[in-house]
Amino acid sequence: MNIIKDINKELLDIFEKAGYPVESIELKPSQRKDLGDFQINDCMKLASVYHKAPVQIANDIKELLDKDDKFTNVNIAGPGFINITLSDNYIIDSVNKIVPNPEDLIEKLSDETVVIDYGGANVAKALHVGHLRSANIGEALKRLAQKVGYKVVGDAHLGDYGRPLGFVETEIKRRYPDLPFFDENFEGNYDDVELPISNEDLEEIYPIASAKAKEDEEYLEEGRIITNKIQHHEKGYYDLWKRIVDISKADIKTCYDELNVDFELWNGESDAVEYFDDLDKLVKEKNLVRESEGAQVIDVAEETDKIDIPPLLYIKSNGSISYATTDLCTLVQRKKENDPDEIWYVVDHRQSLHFTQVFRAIEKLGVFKQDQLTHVGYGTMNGSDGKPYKTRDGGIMTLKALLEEVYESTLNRINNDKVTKEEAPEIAKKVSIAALKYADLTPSVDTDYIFDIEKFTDIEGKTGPYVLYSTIRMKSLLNNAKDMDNNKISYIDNDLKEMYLSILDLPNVLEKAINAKSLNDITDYLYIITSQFNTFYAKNKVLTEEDLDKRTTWLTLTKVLFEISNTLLDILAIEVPEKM
RNA sequence: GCGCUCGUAGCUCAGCUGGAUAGAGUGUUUGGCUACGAACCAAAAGGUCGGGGGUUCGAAUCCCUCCGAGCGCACCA
Repeated sequence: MNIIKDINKELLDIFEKAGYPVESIELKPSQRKDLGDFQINDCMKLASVYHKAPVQIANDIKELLDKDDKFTNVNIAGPGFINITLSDNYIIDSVNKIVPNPEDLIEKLSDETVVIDYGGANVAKALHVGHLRSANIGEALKRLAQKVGYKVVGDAHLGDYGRPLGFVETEIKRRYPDLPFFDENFEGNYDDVELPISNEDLEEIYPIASAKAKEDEEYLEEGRIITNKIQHHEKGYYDLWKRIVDISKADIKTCYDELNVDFELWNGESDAVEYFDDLDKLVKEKNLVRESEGAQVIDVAEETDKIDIPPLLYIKSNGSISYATTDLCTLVQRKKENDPDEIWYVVDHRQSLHFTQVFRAIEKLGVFKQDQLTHVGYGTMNGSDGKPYKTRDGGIMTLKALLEEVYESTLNRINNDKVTKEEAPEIAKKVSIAALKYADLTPSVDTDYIFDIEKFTDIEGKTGPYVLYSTIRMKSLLNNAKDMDNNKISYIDNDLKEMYLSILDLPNVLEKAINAKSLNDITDYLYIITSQFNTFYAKNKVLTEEDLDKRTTWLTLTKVLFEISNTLLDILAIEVPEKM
C-alpha cells in the first residue's frame, strides 16, 4: 500500500480534468509544514506550456481538489505552490489498513534474480577495515532487495587465485621444507597431514612473503613457479593450497558472522578460472583479441566515447591471465550457474574503470548486456589526512581489531541496572555491531568518509545504539501494557499525525533506497521514526492514560513503529537485543 | 596530461531527477528524572553552501571557469 502513489494517480486525473494533462506530478512532503502536509510544484512548470500565470493554473486545480474530502486546507502560496493537507479520517483509515502488520506497506518492486558480489576477502590475508563497507553495504542491499521481491544470491567471491598464494607457499616451504606437500614421492593422503600453520600464522606470513618477493629475485622466481604449480593443480602444492584456503575461509566466515554477513555462495576466483576455456572459446569466435606489447588485449572503446577507455588486458605478456580476465571468467560462470537478470558489484569506486572495461567486454562477448551489470562503487574510508586509512604504524587496521575496540568501549557503558554481568558481553556485542554498522551506513555510499574510531564508538544522538534503545523502549512499553486487545487507531493530534505520515511514507523510502542503492535513506528514516517516538514518549504517560481511545491509539502506534523499526534494522543486518 | 569523485555550521555528515525560511548529530550554553528505560527530552547560539560567471520565475542542486583535496589511468588481485 502506498498512499503517495494513490494520491499521485488521482492528481494526474485532476490535472487532466482541469485541462492540464501531464505525464507525472511532483508531489512532495511540504517544506512548509505550517501550510500543508504535501506540496505540488507543477503549476510553475505548466505556466510556460499553457502561457498562463502559475497561480491561475493552481486555482483551477484547487477548485477540483476542494471537491475531494480527502484534502483539506488546499491553499496556494508563493509563485504557485499548491499545499494540501490530508484529512484526519483519511490518515487514520490508511494507518488502520496496515495495523498491526506494517509489512503490508512494503511493495513488491521486482521479481528478478540478482547476484550481489560484495566480498572480496583474500585468502591468507586478514580482513581489514577496508572490507567493512562492502560487507555492510552489500549485506544490507541484499536484504533490502529481498524485501522488495528480488531473488538474491550473495557471493563472497574469495580472492584465492594468483601470485600471493604462491609466495605464501614459498614461505611455508622455506620454513617447513620437510612437509609431505613438498615431497614428490609422498604417497599418503594429504588430508591426514598435520599442518603446523594456523590462520594467525598465515596472516603473518602473507606480508612477509610479499615483501621478500619484492627484494629477493630468487624468492620471486620460486614464487612464480609455485604459483604455476598450484594453478596447474600439481599434486602437493595444490593440496596445500586447498588446506590454506580452508583454514583462511573458516576464519573469514567467523569474522563475517560477527557482522551478520552471510553469503549464499563462497565461490573463489579459482572456481571462476575453471571457466577460462569457455571464455576463451567465445573470445576466439568473436575474434576480439589483438596483440599489444607482448600481451593480448581486448579493445573496449566505443565510438561515442569522449574519453579514451584503454583496452582490457586479457592475457599478460608472461602468458598468465589478468584480473580483468578472471572477472570475465566469473561472468561466464555466473551466466551458466545462476543466469541472473542483474549483477551488482559492491566494490570501492576506485575500480570503476576496471568495471567499465569488464562490462563492455562481456557485452561484446554476448554473455551479459552492460545494463544488467552495476558497479555499486562506494567511497573509501580515509584517515584524518584525507588519504585511505592507515594505522599509526602505516599498516591497515584489521577488522578484528576494530570490532574489539568498539566492543570494549560499548561494554563499559552497558546499563548495569538493566543488564546482569553474565548478559553484558552478548548484549555489548550486539550494541557495538549496531553502532558500527549504523555509523558506516549513514554517510552516502559513494562519497569517501573519514575514519574516526569515535564515530564507531559513539552511542548518543543519531547512532545505532539510539535506534536500538528506542526500539527496546517501545518493546518494554508494549510488554507493560496488558490490555492490547483493540488494535485500532482512532485518535490524532499534531505529533501523532507526523508519525502516521512517516509510517505511510515507508514504501517510498524503500523504493528510493533500492533505486539509488543507498542505505542512508534507511538509516535516516529509522532515526526520524525513533526520534518522533521519543518526543512523543517524553510528553505522554501512556500506561496511566485514562482516555481509552488515546491509550489504545498510542499503544497501537507503538506496536506499528516497533515492527517497522525491527524490519528495517533487520535489513541493515543489525540485531535487536532484549535489553541494553 | 586525461578522467572520476568531492568541497555545506567549530567537528562529522545529510540535502544534489532545480522549489518557499539550507537540515541532522556532535561540541558549546541552558532547562528537565518522587512519570511506562535520562544511551532520553526541550531550548539557544552557530552558514557569503570553496571563489567567480551563466541558464531559470526560482540554483547548495544544472552549465562554464578558477582554486583546493582524494582517487584512477594494462602485465598486483
